[in-house]
Amino acid sequence: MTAEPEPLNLGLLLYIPYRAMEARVFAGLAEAGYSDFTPAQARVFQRIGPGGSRLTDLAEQAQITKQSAGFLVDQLERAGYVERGPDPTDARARLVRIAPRGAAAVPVAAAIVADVEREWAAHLGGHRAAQLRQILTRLREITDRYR
Amino acid sequence: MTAEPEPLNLGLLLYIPYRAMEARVFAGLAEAGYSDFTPAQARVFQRIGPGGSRLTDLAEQAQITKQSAGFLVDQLERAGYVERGPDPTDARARLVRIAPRGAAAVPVAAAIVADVEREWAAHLGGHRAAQLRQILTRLREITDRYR
DNA sequence: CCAACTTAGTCAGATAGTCTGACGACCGTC
DNA sequence: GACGGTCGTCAGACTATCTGACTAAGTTGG
Repeated sequence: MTAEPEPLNLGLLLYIPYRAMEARVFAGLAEAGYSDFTPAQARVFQRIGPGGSRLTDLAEQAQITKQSAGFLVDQLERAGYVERGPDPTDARARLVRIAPRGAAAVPVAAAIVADVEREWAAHLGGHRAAQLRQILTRLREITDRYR
Repeated sequence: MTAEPEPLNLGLLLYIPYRAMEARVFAGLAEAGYSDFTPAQARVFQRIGPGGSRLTDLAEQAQITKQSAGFLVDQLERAGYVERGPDPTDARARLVRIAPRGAAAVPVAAAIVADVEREWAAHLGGHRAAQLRQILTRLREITDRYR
């Protein structure tokens, strides 16, 4: 770090486009009326399974504490993106499910992601864009603890 | 995610290895005695130029406000990683420079980054690792506002 | 069948990192 | 030499996160 002009470290090289993608998605969501949505909330929201998920599972997958997850789910619930219900299989647990307003936001975000990926492919060329995805998928095998 | 099994979005695919790299670097720095060093501080520290940098420049490059940058530089200064001095060319400004303890941490971090990159190259193969760097460097052209 | 352990979630309190807005000091220009 | 812009700080607020202690409910072994 600190000043080499050219051989930038790979961590930073990964971070720069990630940030750009994130910024685009949140800007687009805000424009579409979903402005009360923060990156931290999104990291939890993304992990909610089709039939709902338990708070503890969400916390583990997002690598945050139960307390943090509970706090973020509170906010998402207040904003109408998710709802909580009882878990029929375990009276201690409650299931966090995506609410209608949350479900409506998903395709909006997906469309923005697709747009950005198209832009990147246009700059890199389709071949390199595909290589990038393929290499990152392999890299994930040794860098992702969850799934 | 929300449920697609395979075509994970590129943003997340970039984020996963970035996080892994970051975690490794901070774990290694802590082990080497640099435990009072946070990711947010690092994002500012990385941008300090060889002859020192102005707070305003650091804030802009790191995409945070001057206030946040000032706060983080305060912490870095207290921990002995950086020092502040006057800017001879502008009496309003002060230059943030890397202090000896900060300079000592740089090669430690660089060595960890190099280790992780070697591991990644071993998993991907040297050819793909080189392609990854090359593609990300091109991608940076359209995703990095600063430099 | 109940005591002991485990698991799900909450509450209270603390810390880090960030923001907006207001401000004083200083710069360069006209 | 007064004025508009820049450099950095202060005050106050908010978001996101943590640790530790707690309640309630399920699980298991004697």
